[in-house]
Amino acid sequence: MHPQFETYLQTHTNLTANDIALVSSMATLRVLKRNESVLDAGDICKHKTFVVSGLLRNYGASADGSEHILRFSPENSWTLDVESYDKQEPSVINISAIEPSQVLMWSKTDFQHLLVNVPALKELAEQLIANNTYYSSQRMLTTLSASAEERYEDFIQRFPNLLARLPLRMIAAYLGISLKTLTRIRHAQLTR
Amino acid sequence: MHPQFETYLQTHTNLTANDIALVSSMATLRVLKRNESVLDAGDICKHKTFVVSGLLRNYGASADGSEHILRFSPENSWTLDVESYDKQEPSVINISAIEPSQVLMWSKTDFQHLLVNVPALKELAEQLIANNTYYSSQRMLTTLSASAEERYEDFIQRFPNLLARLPLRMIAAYLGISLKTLTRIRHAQLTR
DNA sequence: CGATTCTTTGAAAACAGTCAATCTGTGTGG
DNA sequence: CCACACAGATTGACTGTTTTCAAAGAATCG
Repeated sequence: MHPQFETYLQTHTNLTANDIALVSSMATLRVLKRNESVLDAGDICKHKTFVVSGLLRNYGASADGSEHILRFSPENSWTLDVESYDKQEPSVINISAIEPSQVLMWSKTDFQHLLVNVPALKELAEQLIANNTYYSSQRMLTTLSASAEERYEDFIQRFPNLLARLPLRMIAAYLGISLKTLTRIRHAQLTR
Repeated sequence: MHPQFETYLQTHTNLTANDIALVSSMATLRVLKRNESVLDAGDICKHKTFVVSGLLRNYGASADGSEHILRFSPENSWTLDVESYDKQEPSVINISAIEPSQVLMWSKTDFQHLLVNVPALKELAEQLIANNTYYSSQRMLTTLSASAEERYEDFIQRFPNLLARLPLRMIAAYLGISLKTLTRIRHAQLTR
């Protein structure tokens, strides 16, 4: 049905072939153009989303139009706004495609049924939550303790594969620095 | 056995009196002096900890001796280093008492048994994880998008009760600014 | 190819950090 | 009960970093 996603489940979980088919069968494929959004601030996050191909970002937009990026979601990762999804309240963030992308989406009720009926899926969900918790904490500590340049270094260590796919202004929006500062850091590194 | 903790469970969960007694009976009380630590960087986090009274902080220490605070844990809250606890790997952070405190501790194996035997406790644990996730995301967005002064305002809105109990240098270490900058902000506010 | 987005750069201004000295309040031991 | 020590907070002068604004050049999308 959705071969890339089924391969992902095969390699990342213990789901049986039957379960994989079941989970996969409940998904809806959506094709996204560059800059197309799957969630706008103010709307309620109604789906779990798996990125089959492409690249998405979660970001908050300030009144002055500036963006602040919470996470990037490349192929083979999941995305949503957890708080809005859990509580079914309006989101404060946006999710949209950086590259043309394909995503699979499950409604909350469908996914809840799957979690109940497929225990190994629940395990995967818990693992993803845990990884997110670990990374949030690490990122917060890095943000508090490291200089702009150190954070940039950390970023390219951690996401080497994203580097070439992202406009620099988005890296800056993720690191919490201005584009100017990022340019300066990169220039400084060339001279070493 | 531990009346404050039992009251906490009564008001925050659906646990039966029996379950409350069971959970409470597995806890060890520890009395902490000011600055005494319950976890040092490099050690493995072996316990879940509930703060009965007092105030603790989770922080990372840099090579130059500066501190960066990830969270404060006042009475009636839980604390640990999740990643170290889950994986039983050395922690990169420290947890120690800001005020003289009393904490209850459960070993990981004991607590895992409780989670299996007391479903309502598992629900509580999941709720705490979810709340932590929501807050981490909000804090990250605030850190990326707000000025030092706005973050300070946000802090006093969110933790009005902690304000008087914390040295300013710790508020600065939480906000990611220098003590000097915090002093400036507070001075600026007086003149309004 | 044309239009849009992205990146770099410079100059000036705003902001935050360091260092060192001073001041304040708290509390402990003699 | 006092005095001293100590941790915390403030201040000034200075330095360093980051942002803002504007302009121009480069790259990329459709």
